[in-house]
Amino acid sequence: MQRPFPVVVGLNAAIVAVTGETPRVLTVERAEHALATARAMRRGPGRPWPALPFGPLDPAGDPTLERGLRGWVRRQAGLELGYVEQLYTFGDRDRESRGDARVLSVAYLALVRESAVSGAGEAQWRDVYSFLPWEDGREGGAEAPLRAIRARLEAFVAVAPDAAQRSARRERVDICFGWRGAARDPDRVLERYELLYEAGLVAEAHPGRSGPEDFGQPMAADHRRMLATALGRLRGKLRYRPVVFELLPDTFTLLRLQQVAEALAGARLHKQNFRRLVAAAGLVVGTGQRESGTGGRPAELFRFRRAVLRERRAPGVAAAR
Amino acid sequence: MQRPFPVVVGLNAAIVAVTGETPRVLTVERAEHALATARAMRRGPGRPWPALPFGPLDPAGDPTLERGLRGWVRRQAGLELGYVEQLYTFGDRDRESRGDARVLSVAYLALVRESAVSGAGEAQWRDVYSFLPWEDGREGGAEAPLRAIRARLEAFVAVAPDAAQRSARRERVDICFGWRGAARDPDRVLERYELLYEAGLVAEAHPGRSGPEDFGQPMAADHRRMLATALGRLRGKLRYRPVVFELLPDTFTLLRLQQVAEALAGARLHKQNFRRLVAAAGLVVGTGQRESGTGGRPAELFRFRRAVLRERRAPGVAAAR
DNA sequence: CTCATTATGCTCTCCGTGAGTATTACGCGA
DNA sequence: TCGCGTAATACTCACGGAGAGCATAATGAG
Repeated sequence: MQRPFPVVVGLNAAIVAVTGETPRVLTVERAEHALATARAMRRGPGRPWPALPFGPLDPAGDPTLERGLRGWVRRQAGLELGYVEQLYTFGDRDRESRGDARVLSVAYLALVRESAVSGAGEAQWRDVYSFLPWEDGREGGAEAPLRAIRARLEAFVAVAPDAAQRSARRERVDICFGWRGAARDPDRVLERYELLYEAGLVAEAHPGRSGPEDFGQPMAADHRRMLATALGRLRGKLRYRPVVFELLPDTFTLLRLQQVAEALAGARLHKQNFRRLVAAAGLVVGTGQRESGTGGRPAELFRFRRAVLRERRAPGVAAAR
Repeated sequence: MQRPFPVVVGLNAAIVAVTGETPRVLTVERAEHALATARAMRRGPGRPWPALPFGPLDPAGDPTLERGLRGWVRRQAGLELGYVEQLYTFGDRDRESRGDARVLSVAYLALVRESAVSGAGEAQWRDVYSFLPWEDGREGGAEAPLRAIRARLEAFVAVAPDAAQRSARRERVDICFGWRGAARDPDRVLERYELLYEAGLVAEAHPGRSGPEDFGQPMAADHRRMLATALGRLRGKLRYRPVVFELLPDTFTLLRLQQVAEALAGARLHKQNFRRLVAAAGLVVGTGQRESGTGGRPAELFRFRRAVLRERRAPGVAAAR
């Protein structure tokens, strides 16, 4: 049975690296592809909104979705992806304004090491938290946006049509952001973004008008939703799979390891406990070599200990707070 | 840019319920749809292999993938789905033997209550562990298959072309199944199935020949892979989201709650600790009512306590062993 | 009335986690 | 060369959750 309405499949990638203490994501300025849409091309006052790199699936050529993804990332950005994980398939009808085809986007999370962050052609590495500023709870950088968000969300609760919906919104707001005594879950990045979207507090939610106060740098189409999905998944996975090491060079100091974990978790971790945890879990082995010139006592260089995969069911790193 | 090669999108569902102490999945005998493939129709000696229910996405009609799924499940099986969660998108080229189109399948996990298990039209509720017998570690039911699997996998390790690949296979086998001192992770259902597939120990891996000893009831196409994905995800989610209650009626005894958790985890849990954990986490509240006629002291009926969503970041149930 | 069966209460021991204090080893500038 | 800033590393301590066991209460069946 031939469909009258064709389906086009896009492969999107949130390609993440950590440089210094900031998590970065690879973005492109222009949507050059067949998948480019009016929305993806949308401009703010000045520049077009950045987009996650994406390319179309070649239904006849690409043997697997993942190999299709790796292929065009290699060709376009000259980047060889290491760790790749499928995130989610986005298929809402109104998410792309193409009248002539249904667009499905399969979003992936990819991790690359800091060393690969340099020449990426026209692509740019941007701070993940410039798109999701409320997610970085390290230096109180999220406090100002969170105060403002709270005020706006209070209003969102207040304008609910009836009491039942009001209390439902209240619950949702509190649980998402951990307000009024609720426990804040750092992994619920997507839920928070979607709440802001529904409350009209991100620019993507009202593409025509410019909102009075929108939070975070917008992205093309629903790419910021994908980025939120990626960050949430990454934070969760950090805890039970040794994915941090995909972002680190072969040898590293414990401080560096902690910095990368903190950058992704968006929170400061207790130093001594972090080290004890990492050591006790057998995640790393010392190399005997030391790093110098950091302005303090030289740190030992460590290396990921693969044998931990045998010993632990869930070898992760972000448990220590 | 119009693709020369059309893409067809299928929506698959692993619809899971727990009756008594067995987890069940809804299966259909025949692939009646446009998506039906030679492989899906494949027969063993007698009947065709059961399949997960699936239906095509209507690219022009269905506003979202999930609503498309709910729609055809309602129409075909007369079943109104409650909890639905996207699992994974399968898109390998060779997974469906259609020469005229590329088939993408978006697989979903859906949970329904025991009460809904009855009239499902031509569909049948089958024991999940009949497809994945090595995953049920409750009454030693998995012991016999696991012994046999172990012997076959030892051979798989031995026939590796060189020493490096041999030790890589050895590592993988040990980690997957928790052998030779490795820690067995109950959530890695998919990894175990895929290992068996690669080792040629499931019928789907060699559709022509009939294997000397294949493990578990096969399913059409790659549906058993989807089921493994579903079970793994469900086991993981049990631990940090209150999904068990999607499978239970409004009120239930603690024994019933534990049985459902055990059925999905495929393991026995310590009774007193389970109850203490559930109580301490504030997951349930007593109703004051009691159940009788069970042949012992009557148990109190409990109800899910929604307020736990505020209080706990990760309210789950399967921590107690 | 007794026994099998199930629910439920209580205890006790580890160990992981959160948090703090103290000590060691560098580079650098006065 | 001495002192100070910076960072790494070593210990200690309290607390709560998880694992395991024993004891007791409330039913129905015979």
